[in-house]
Amino acid sequence: MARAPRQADIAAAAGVSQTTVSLILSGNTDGMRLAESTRRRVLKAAETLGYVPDPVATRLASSRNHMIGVYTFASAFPTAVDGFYYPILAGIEEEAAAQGQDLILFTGTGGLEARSDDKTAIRRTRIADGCLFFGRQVPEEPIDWLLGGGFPLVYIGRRDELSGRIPYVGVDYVAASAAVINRLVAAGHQEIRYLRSIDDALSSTDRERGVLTAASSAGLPVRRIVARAADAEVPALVERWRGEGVTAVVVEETDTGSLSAALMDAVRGIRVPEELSLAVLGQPVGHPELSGFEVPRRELGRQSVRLLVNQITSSSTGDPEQMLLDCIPIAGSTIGQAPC
Amino acid sequence: MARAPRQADIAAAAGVSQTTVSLILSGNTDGMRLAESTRRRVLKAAETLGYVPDPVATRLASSRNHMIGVYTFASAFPTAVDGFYYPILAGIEEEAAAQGQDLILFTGTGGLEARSDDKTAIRRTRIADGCLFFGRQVPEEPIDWLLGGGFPLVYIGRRDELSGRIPYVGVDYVAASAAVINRLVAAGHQEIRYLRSIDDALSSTDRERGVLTAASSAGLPVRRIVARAADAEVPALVERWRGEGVTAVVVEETDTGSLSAALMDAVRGIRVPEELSLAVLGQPVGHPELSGFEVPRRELGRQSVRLLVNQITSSSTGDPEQMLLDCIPIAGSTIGQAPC
DNA sequence: TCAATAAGCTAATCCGTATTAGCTAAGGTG
DNA sequence: CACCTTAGCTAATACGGATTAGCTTATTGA
Repeated sequence: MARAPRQADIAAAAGVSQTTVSLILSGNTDGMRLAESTRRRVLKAAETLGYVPDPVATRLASSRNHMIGVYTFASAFPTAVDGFYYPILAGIEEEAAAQGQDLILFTGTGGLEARSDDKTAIRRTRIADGCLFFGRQVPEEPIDWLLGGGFPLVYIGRRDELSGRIPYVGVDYVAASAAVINRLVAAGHQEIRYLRSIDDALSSTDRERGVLTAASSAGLPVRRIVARAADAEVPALVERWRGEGVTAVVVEETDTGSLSAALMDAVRGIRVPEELSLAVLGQPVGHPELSGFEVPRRELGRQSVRLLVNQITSSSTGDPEQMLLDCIPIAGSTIGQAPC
Repeated sequence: MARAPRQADIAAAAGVSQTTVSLILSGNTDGMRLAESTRRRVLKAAETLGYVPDPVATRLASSRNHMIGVYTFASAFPTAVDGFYYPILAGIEEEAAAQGQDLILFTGTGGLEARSDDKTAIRRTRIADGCLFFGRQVPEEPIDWLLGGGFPLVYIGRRDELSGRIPYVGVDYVAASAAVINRLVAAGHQEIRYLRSIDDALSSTDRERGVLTAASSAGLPVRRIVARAADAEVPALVERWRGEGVTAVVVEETDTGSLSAALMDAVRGIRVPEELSLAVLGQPVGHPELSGFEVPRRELGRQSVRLLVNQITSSSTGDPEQMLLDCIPIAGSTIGQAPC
């Protein structure tokens, strides 16, 4: 047998028209009445021939193929930071499977033409019913183009571009970070420092905002709290802070985890939390003892799929759906009472 | 909301036919001569309108869409064994990107209808230009159906079903396992035991074959070498072996890693390698000290994509391509000279 | 008995691109 | 001048399924 059977083949076998086959197989008896005997005859013929609908044709004709795209701007499986992205992907897959959707990973143009040619590359996502986007930058022009065309999409991570019209599922870093500061304040800490990355991603500025808000409403001197530093500068910074009477250090956890690792190196000789309290805005892999919070990555993947499928099926052109997920506080054992 | 421009729109704008637009945009001047002025006019109109070819229609018309499927009989991102599959997926993605192919993860039917309905589910893979398969069992009927239809596919892992007609990229467990035994023999070990899983996957029997071949050609008593055991039976087994004067234990590494973990637990009180040498046919994550070999997982992913793309582009209906990859020996520090 | 209904089905068309077959007009040949 | 090229383009159709607008028959109502 050369070709896969089509509806036309079933029609011929059952002695009906292709239209009838389509109606019966898609279950679309919307106003149409078909004899039970015909239905059975067609279904049997379909079974015998081993018919499977061609998803491409289905999509072309009906603009639905139960596939959702995942567009990643870089690699979908980054080796260096796999611990970070893997749970998100796992969550996406889990929910997609639950919703009966296949996944298309758009990685194709990464090697041959530069992915920088986003304008064209991104448009390929239209083969799917909708698409998840994933990555730090937002190439506004093509995203705007997709949105304008009514194409369902959801960003993973909070996005403020395009005047807030981008649907997303993000993480409430502001609240989670504020909670960490509040905990330190409750433990009596007054001299707190926050160590953040040099990079200006939204997830970084959100954490900073949470830190500053909580600090100022606790009446702490906000001026000196925040420090930006590269990994190499961390030891000297800690040294200085010790001299200034700092009793607690909070560090941002980034996707590579290098900053928190550098801090943990720098405090090696110091007793934690007796001499110095430590907290991480995030959770370094393999360090459950660190106080901080857990980013709900798996949930992030799951919810983004839900939101997307919602968009696809509801087809209401209403307001963009955006949602923030709460982090889970991690008590840990590196926050203690402030000394003296 | 304006609809995405089609070739017909360009045709109207440039005052030519849709055929001409298609010819010019696809660069398919195969035997066709078109005036340079027309070409420029059409290209300009396409640019102005922001035309992007519809991949769905392209695929429907031409049976090529630069997408390769990945069909995993279970979850593509299994949580329990992520260390095992992740590198393979990463390799697949890497090579797919390099080859300009997008990836379709077929996970869709996992939740709603049981994936056990493989016959139908597998056929969905035909939306892609070809598909990678991934998993222990081979559902022969649908795979045969795909092969018969000339659909390009590659299995990850050695497959002997369907009289060897299944293209695959596998791992040469036989040679790698034999090498481990040879190393033990060279270190003077005579009383060796091989602990394997109860399961009868090809990767298990291959390892056993390598062990037995090497043992018999080294003149070892082959009869008592192999032991099948569940995790819970391992401690008792090790106890008995110690009484029998066994000097080296080799254990199979499976995807869950539970058997090797059980063995490592059971030998906790024994000095390794002074009293007992240990080797693993594979490499447990986080245990670089264990002697054994590394399964080239990333390479497995990469090569499978190459083989598949080869099949897709060559279109020669010749013999199925099958290949075995070599493992990388890991010296480790758990093999020592045989005592006494 | 004639028209009005309704049940059961089909012809035709669309989705957007690729491809084949062929048409037209200009130029060259005998 | 009839005939052939050939360059340059187009009409028609395929791809496989969804959908709209009917078209037959039998059945019912008046």
